[in-house]
Amino acid sequence: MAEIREKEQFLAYLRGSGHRVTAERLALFDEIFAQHGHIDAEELHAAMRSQGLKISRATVYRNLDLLVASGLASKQRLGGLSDRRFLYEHVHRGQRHDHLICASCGRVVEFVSPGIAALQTEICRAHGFVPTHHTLEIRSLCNACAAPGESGGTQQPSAGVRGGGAGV
Amino acid sequence: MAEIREKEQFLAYLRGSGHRVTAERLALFDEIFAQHGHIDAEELHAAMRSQGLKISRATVYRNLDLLVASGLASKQRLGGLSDRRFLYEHVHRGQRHDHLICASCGRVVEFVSPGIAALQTEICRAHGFVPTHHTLEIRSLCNACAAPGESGGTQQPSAGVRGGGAGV
DNA sequence: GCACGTATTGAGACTTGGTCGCAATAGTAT
DNA sequence: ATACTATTGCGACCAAGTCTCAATACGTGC
Repeated sequence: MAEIREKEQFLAYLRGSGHRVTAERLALFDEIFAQHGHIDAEELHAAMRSQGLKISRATVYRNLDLLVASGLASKQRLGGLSDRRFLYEHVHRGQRHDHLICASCGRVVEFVSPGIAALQTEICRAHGFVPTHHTLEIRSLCNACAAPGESGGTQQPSAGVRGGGAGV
Repeated sequence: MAEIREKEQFLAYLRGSGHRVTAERLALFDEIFAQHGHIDAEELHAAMRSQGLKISRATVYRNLDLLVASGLASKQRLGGLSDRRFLYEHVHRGQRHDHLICASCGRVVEFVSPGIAALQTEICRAHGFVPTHHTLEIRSLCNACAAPGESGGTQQPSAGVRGGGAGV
């Protein structure tokens, strides 16, 4: 389990900010780190309950925000069709990536691009923004959805697809 | 009125796709082209009613989607605090820009960056996406919100701020 | 270890943003 | 002008997330 460091970071965050360490918070932490791709609050709640854990919907929502504030999770609406709900994702310290989202089927590919990162910084500076941790997302069409003849078009969003990250 | 061309384009789109040209559609077109920055459906509806126009909420929502489909408006959730609602913006053909959004106060700055545009295309190609009209947004912190001492922090989102677009 | 004060939880009501169903209305082709 | 059917308006509905408030449980001080 590589997330031991992260759990310590979470505990430190809680204590440092005067929050209590509750069973629910720890369970939520465990769950989000057990999950692979992006997951929404409702699914997270369902997953926890199906494991027999007793935790309420409201608590999941509340603590998810706390997890985000601690820097251990990210919260985003990923364009496409699936942007009704916020999606959460655990963050291994500093290891941030950006998202490429199919505007039609909602497929999400993660990528890291030093080139874009550098330009982001420049753009921020040029417009009076402070270059801190950005979030960048590109919405476009995946090949499947762009192909006209194909059964193409709107498919089921399949979150969590990882793109090897050809360092463009 | 520079949007005459656009209106023709809209009419052509409607006719070409078997849609009817209704008073409501034209009024909505006029309204969104009269507006400057980003505006949400609810505000648009209110603006129209306050001008004495009779149009229903549902019709605004329905036709806004049509306007987007015609390519004459864009629909996005702009990160920050204001991403509860979709924001719409009229598009002068091809003149697309990207957004820099303050994650704290929701301030939006528009920018155009050929460099980023080129990288977007590369990244799309590298990951099996078709480089069509992307949408790219960078969420960060504006100077005001990043300044610690200041009255800083969460301010009222002020949509529609235009950034001169230093071609980075 | 125990008691006490307060943050947190759970349950459900509520809010908000957006969609749907259906009868009435109004484009458009003939 | 007529008829055919898309569109409108209305209110009901739905989904995601937040709020309220009594009950619970952290964790500090003893």
